[in-house]
Amino acid sequence: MDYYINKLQAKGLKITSQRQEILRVFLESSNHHLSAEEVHGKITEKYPGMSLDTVYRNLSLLLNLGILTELNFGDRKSLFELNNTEHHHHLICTKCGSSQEINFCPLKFMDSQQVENFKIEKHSFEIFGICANCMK
Amino acid sequence: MDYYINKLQAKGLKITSQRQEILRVFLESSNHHLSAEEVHGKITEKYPGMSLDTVYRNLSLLLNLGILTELNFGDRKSLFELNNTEHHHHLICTKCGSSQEINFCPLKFMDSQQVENFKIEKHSFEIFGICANCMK
DNA sequence: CTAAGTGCAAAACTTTTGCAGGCGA
DNA sequence: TCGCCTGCAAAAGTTTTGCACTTAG
Repeated sequence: MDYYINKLQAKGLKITSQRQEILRVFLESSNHHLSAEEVHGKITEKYPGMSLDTVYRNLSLLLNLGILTELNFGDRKSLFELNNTEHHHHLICTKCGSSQEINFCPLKFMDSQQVENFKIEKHSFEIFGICANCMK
Repeated sequence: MDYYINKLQAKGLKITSQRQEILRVFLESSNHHLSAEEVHGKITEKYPGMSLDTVYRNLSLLLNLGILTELNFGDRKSLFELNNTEHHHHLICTKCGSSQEINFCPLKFMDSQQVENFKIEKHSFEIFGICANCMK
């Protein structure tokens, strides 16, 4: 937590209680990736009164600082996760919505030819299907 | 065109002028992937009067029939393309929005171990960055 | 003729923005 | 104190839905 607070302070940003709550949620959540709505829900459970707008504004801010990463599973809502884990991708169950991390990254297997004259900034790789639980 | 019309008829679906227009747009468009809004725009250019709702309903239908494929570039709007090209992925320019197709597919390089006990249905792999044109 | 399909309007859902007041440093 | 932040409310953008009318087969 202190690490992130320092990062904010280093940029001259204020440590508001709302920002601390958002960081707390990510640090404490067993679920790695959360939507804005979920972050907001987990906070208002304990401390009603925080607005969803503030969650959005701060998720954006933490994203720009590199503290969070944005994911997109194609259901047109963004998911966010703490950028403190090893680079990974996901297996997403289309039945129950759960997801597992996988360490395989396609970029390692691509010829540089394939992406000649293109400066890669980021990439997404997600696999959708039925998880072990739902197959039973 | 006839191929797709047969596919609709085989399911007892009606061949409305709206459906034919949508198929025409995909067959004639130099741009491979189009949003609902773009499809609608291209049609009303020529034949005003078609509603966007109908475009959405029919894109869904063509998707379920396997005639179209859905793409998601993370800007929370869906793109659609005809499912008649070889399987591919994309390089998407974050500056100008253009995209190129690449034939590399990560699934071919994954160990089956990585996805044990998971029934793959589909996957997404998109690379974002700066294209040759925008780098000049 | 009749079920399937369409247009209209309204709503749902996620995300963004303007503004006035509040609070951290 | 001062400027960054927040909450409220409203709006924006994409997609979905209810309903009555139209149309393909």
